[in-house]
This record gives sequence, structure tokens and C-alpha cells, in this order.
Amino acid sequence: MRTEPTVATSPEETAGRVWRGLRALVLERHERRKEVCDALGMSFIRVKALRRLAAGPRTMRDLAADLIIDAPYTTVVVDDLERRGLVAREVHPADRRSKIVKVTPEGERAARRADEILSVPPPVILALPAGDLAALDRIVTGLLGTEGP
Amino acid sequence: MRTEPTVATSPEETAGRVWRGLRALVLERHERRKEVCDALGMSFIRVKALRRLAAGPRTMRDLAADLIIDAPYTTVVVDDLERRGLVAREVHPADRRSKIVKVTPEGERAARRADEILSVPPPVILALPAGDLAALDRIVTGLLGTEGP
DNA sequence: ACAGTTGGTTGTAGTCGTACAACTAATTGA
DNA sequence: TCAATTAGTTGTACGACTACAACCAACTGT
Repeated sequence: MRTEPTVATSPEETAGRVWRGLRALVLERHERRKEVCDALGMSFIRVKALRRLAAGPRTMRDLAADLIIDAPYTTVVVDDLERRGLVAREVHPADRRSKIVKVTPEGERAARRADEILSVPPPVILALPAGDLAALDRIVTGLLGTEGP
Repeated sequence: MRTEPTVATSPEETAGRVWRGLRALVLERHERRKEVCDALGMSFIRVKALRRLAAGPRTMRDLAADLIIDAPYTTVVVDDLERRGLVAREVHPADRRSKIVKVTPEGERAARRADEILSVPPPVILALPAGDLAALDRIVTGLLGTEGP
């Protein structure tokens, strides 16, 4: 496998180019937000909330922290999802102030649908030679592993 | 260099995992929008407009197409950038209806500043082994090349 | 027991972006 | 020449998100 630099040699420069490239790929060429929002008929923050909740029930407080939105707006978002029958609030057994928000079966389906849309890789990635795809897979997995959760 | 799949073997599955990983990396872990907006004191669409114009003068119409916003809002955005002294409108020599928008020297500086912020790669990418970084560079460059401009 | 804190809700106000309608000025084509 | 089109501007209305203030109910520590 060729590993010579594409243009520049300095690691900083290369890393910068790689990063700009990744941003272009994800943000400029293959943004799927509109697509999911249209498909589910809701704003992206609601989609994010739904997917987050599908990953596991959470309190309002934790959901707010995950989405980086404040408590009042979390109420608005969850109210809306609840009205649609996609999530349900339950009182926390150990703290009656707190609510645990769970996805309903229908919410589960909607979240999975969103995941599917967001997961569809752009054709260029699918068209990658097997070796490159495997290398990319290994590197990206590593990049995610060495960070946060 | 190891090229064995990280988990699954099917190319579709691998491509899906890679794509989700790239999205997570760019959108969830290292979103720089807020940072640039704070630094330049303007909304992200204005930053986008400025960077686009810094890449070369354009008519209002073309700028609107680039940013995927409608004509009236383009006027609002360019008005704002012009009030800040970052861009200037000139009448198109061959069509007096049309305006050509150019960045001023100050606009040029602001755009470069935005580029710098957006280009700073996350530490994990900088920490990549030289071989992986080179491979990533080559693959990403290829991915961008096989698509649009 | 009770002051202080926390989880959640309600309401209000402001910004940002989207979508139209309506208009002027300039250009184009029959 | 003149109707139709195009480039840009102005204005208006709306939805989505942000940020506060104020509030209630429930919990905590002393």
C-alpha cells in the first residue's frame, strides 16, 4: 500500500489537510440532516433526542446535557415527541421529582429509520478498494476509541 | 500495515461503520462552528459566505446558489458583511443588474482566520502514527477527488 | 423541621434562518 | 419595440432554537 504524502510532508500540514477533507466530506458533500428531518417530519434536534433516547432511557436532565440544550427547551422537545407517541415519561422510582424518558416501540422504529438514513455511506466510500476501506475502518475506529466514550 | 477488518467483513457493513465514525468524529466530537462564530462575531452562514467570497468574487446569484439560500436572504447576509467592511459590491461590467461581491483586505483576513480555526485538526488526528496519517491523507484526498470539485 | 438545593415546567423575549410576495431596474428575444 | 425574463432589493410572516425569569414539587443536610 502506498503511504507517500499526497502533497505536503509536515505532519501538521498533512493533518490539517486530512481534517479539512473530512469536514468537506461530511459537512459539505453528504449532509443528511434535511433528509432525516423530512423523512421523520421533525426538526433535527428532535431526531437527535429520539436517537439518544433509543440508545437507552434517560432523565430529562441527562437528555438536556446530552443535547446541550437547557431544561425548558428539553421539556418542549420531549412534549412534542410524547405527543407523537414516540416517547413516554415515567416517574423515577427513587426520586419523584425526576422523570425517566423512554422510547415507545413506535419511537424505536422511528429512531432506527433515522439511523438507517444517517448511516448510508456516500457512494464514494462504498466504491473504495477493499484495502483502503479496511484501512479507513481501522484508522477511524482507532480515532474514536482514543477519545471520549 | 494491518488491513484486517475491525469487526465485520461485508463491505457495506464496513462502509456504514466508517461513515458513522466519520460523522461522529466531525459532527459530534469536533464541531467548530461555535468557535468560529464566536471568534468572528457573526453567524455561521455569514462565515460561510465570507469564506466562499474569499475563494473568489461572485455575483449575488452565484453566492446564493453556493450557500443554498434564497436571494432575499443573500441580500441580508451581504448587507451585513458590507456594513462590517468585509466585502464590497461592484456592478457587473457586462450586466448592470448584477453585482459582483468581493472581499476587502479586512474580509480576506477574517476569512483566513476562520479557515485557520476550522482547519485545526483534532489532537487524535495529529497523534496518528505517520503511516496511518499518510494513508488517511491519500484515501481522503481520493474520496474528494472522485466527487464534485 | 426547615432552609437550601435540585428536577422539571411554564412563559416570555430575542435571534437566526426559511419561504413568500411584491417591487425596481436592466436585459433579452420575438 | 415591447412583452417576458432575470438580478437584486424590500418587507412580511413563520418556525426553530436560545436564554432567562419565575415557579412548584420533591429531596437533602443540618
